[in-house]
Amino acid sequence: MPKKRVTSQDVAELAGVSRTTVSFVLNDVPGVKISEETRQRVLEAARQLNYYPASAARSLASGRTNAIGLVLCQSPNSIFADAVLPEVIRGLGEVAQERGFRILLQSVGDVTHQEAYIALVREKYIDGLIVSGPRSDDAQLPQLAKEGFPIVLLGQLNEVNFNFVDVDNVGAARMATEHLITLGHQRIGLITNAPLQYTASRDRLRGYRLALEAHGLPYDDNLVRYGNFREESGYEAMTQLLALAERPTAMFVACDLVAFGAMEAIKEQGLSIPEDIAVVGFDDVRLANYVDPPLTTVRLPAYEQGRRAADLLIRLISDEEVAETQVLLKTELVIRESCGAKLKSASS
Amino acid sequence: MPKKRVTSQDVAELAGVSRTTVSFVLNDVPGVKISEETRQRVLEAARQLNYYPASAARSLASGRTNAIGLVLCQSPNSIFADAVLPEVIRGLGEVAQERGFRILLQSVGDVTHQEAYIALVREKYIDGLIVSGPRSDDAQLPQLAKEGFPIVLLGQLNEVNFNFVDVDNVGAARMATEHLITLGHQRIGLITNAPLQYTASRDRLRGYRLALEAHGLPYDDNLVRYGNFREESGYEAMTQLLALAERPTAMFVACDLVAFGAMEAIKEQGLSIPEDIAVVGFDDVRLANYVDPPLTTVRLPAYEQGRRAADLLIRLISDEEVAETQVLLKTELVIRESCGAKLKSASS
DNA sequence: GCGCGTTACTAAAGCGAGTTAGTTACATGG
DNA sequence: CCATGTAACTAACTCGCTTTAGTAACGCGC
Repeated sequence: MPKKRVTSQDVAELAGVSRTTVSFVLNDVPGVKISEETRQRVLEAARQLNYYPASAARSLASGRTNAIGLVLCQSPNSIFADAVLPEVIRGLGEVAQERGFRILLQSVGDVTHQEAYIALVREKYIDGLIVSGPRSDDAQLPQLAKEGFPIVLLGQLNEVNFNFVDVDNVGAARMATEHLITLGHQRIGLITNAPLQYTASRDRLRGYRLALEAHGLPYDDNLVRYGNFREESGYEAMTQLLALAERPTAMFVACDLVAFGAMEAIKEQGLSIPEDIAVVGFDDVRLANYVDPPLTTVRLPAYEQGRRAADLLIRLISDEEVAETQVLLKTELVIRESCGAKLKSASS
Repeated sequence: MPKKRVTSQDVAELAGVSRTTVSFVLNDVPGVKISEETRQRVLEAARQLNYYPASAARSLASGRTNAIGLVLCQSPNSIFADAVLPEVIRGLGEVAQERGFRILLQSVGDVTHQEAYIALVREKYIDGLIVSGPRSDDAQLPQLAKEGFPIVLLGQLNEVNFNFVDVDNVGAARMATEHLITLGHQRIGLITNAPLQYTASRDRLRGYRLALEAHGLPYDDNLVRYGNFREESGYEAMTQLLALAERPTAMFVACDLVAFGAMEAIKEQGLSIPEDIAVVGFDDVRLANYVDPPLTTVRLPAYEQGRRAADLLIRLISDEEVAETQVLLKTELVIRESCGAKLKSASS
C-alpha cells in the first residue's frame, strides 16, 4: 500500500475538524464564518499533507469544471494561424491562469470530425468556449449559443448575435489605404486576403472603399482582385494587375502572405518596390520584417485578443457584469520600406 | 424544471436494464457478456436521449481523466514556437482525438508561475504530460518522472532518462553541412541557433563538425559564432565573419531567423547569395521561401513530432507496449536558391 | 429565566459514473 | 435428479468533493 491520495478527509482529521470545514476554508466560501484559529489550522494541515483537491470530484460536486475550451477551426495551412496563434494562446493562458481556469484545446481540422468540440461541452469538460476562426456552415455553434452556453468568438459570424473579440478590419483596411493615399497615390489596387465569403475579407474591402471615398478617389473594379490566403494567389492576382493598361502605383494586399506573392510578381517584372509600386500588407507576420523590402503592414493585437476573449468568457461564465460583449480591437500600422514612406521623408 | 442532465440512470430506465448494464455496454467492457439484443436496446436508448457521460463522474469513478497536458515552455518570443507550434498541435490533436484523449494547454511563460503545470498533475486534471521546450533548471519535472508519472518531452534533457520525441539535430546539421561541401565549398562557417547550453545547439555544432571531419576538412574556430534565436545575433555574427581576412564561402546557420539576419549582413556588404556566399538555414520557417533569395534549409517534421509524442504518451498511460521511448525524427533538406545548388545544376 | 440571534461548526445527502461481488435462469453431465 | 457451469444480468459500494440543513454553545435583552 504505497502512497494513497491525500483527501480532504485526511486534512480534516489532521486539523481536528470536519471535512465540511476544510472545504469551507479552502474555498473561502462567502457567508460562512470560520474562526481565524481554525482557518489557520486547516491551512497548515493542508500544506503539511501537500493536499491538492481532486478536480474530478470537485467538478462533479460543484457542477463547474473551471476549464474553458479553445477550438481552432482554421484550416491547417492558414498562415493566419501560424502568425498569431502563439500570441493568442499566450494572452489567453495568462488570463485563464489568473482566474484559475484551465484551457482545453481542440483543433478542428478539415479532416477531423467537425463536431468534435461539441463533446467537450456535452460531456461537461468545459464551462465555456472560445472559437477561433468560426465557420459559418457550422450548425452546432448557434445551437449551443441558443442553449445559453457561454461562447466567445475570435472572429465574427454575421448570422447570430454572438459574443466576439475581433480586429477592426474595416478601420484597419481604411487606415492602410489612407496611408497610401497620403503618400500621394491615386491608383491603388487591392488584393483581398480571401474570397468574400469571409467576413474579414468583406470588411477589409469595405475599409478600402471607405478610404477611397473619403478622399474623393473613384472605386475601380479592375483594380480589385481576390486572394485565398496563399502566396500563389497574390502572385497571380498581381500578375493580372500588372498587365493592365493603366497599372496601379500602389497596392493594398489584405494578407501578408498574399502580399509576398504579389511582391514576387512585381519584382519579377523588373519593377521595384516601393519606387514603381508601393505595397502595404496585413497581419504583420513574423517575416514581414525580413522580406525585401521589409513590408509595411497592419499589426494585429493578437496577445490582446487572447486576453480580452478569455476575460470576456470567464465573466460570462461567472455571471459577472460585462461592459461589452462584442469587442473590436484597434490595429496598428507598422511602417517599413515597402510603402515608400521612409523614402519620401528622407528625400524631403 | 427545464432540462436536467441525462444520466446513465435515464438510459437504463428507457432500455429497461440496470445502470451497470448501461455502463458495460457503453464502455465495451471486456470479459462481460451482454446479449446482442440488450446491447442494441441500450445503444438505441442512449442515442434517443442524446446521452453523454459526464466526464467528471467518469474520471472520479475510474481514476482516469482521458486528458493529457501540453506544457509550452518556450519563451514567448521564440520563433521556433511560431514556426512549428501549430503543426505540432495539429499532429498531437489528431492522435489524441483518435485515442479519445483531450488536450489541456498550459503555457509557462517567464512571467507565470513555473510550477503551474504541476497543479494539473496533482489535481488530477491529466493522465500524462507532454513538455515542449523543457528547461533544465526545472526541478519539478524529474521529480514527477521519478514518481512514475507519464511524461514525454518534445526536445531533450540530458540529466534524467526522460522519454522524448525530438529531431535528429546531429544528423540534420551534418546533412546541411555536407550539402555545402558537396557543392564544392571548403571554408564553411557556422552560426549556431543559440548558446551551447541548449542541447539542440550543441548537437547541431556536432553535426557540423562531423561533416567536416568526414570530408577531411579542418575545423576552424574562427568560422564559428553563436546565435541566440534572434535575427540580430545573425546579423552581428555574420558581420564579424565577413571582416575576417579569409572569409567563408558558405554558411550553415542553424536557425532560419538567425540566417535572415546573416543574409542581411551579407547583402549589405554588396555580396550576393549564393554567388559570393552560399547559405543554408535550419527550421524551414514559413518565410524561408519568401526571403531573397529563398533559403535552403532543414525542414522539421513538426506534425510528425506531434503525432509521435501523443502516441508515445498515450501508450505509456495505457500500459501498452512501446517500441522506443526515445525517438529521433529524421529531417529533410529543402533545397531552394540560397545554397547555389540550382545555380550549379543550371550552369552544368 | 426564556426566547432569539449569532457564531462556529458538523452530519449527511448528493453529484454521476465505474466496478466488485453476487444472483438468477437455464443447459449440461453423470 | 442433483451438482456444476455459464450466460446475462443487477445491487450496492466507491471515488472525493460541495452543499444543504442542522445543531450546540454562547451572549443578550427584557
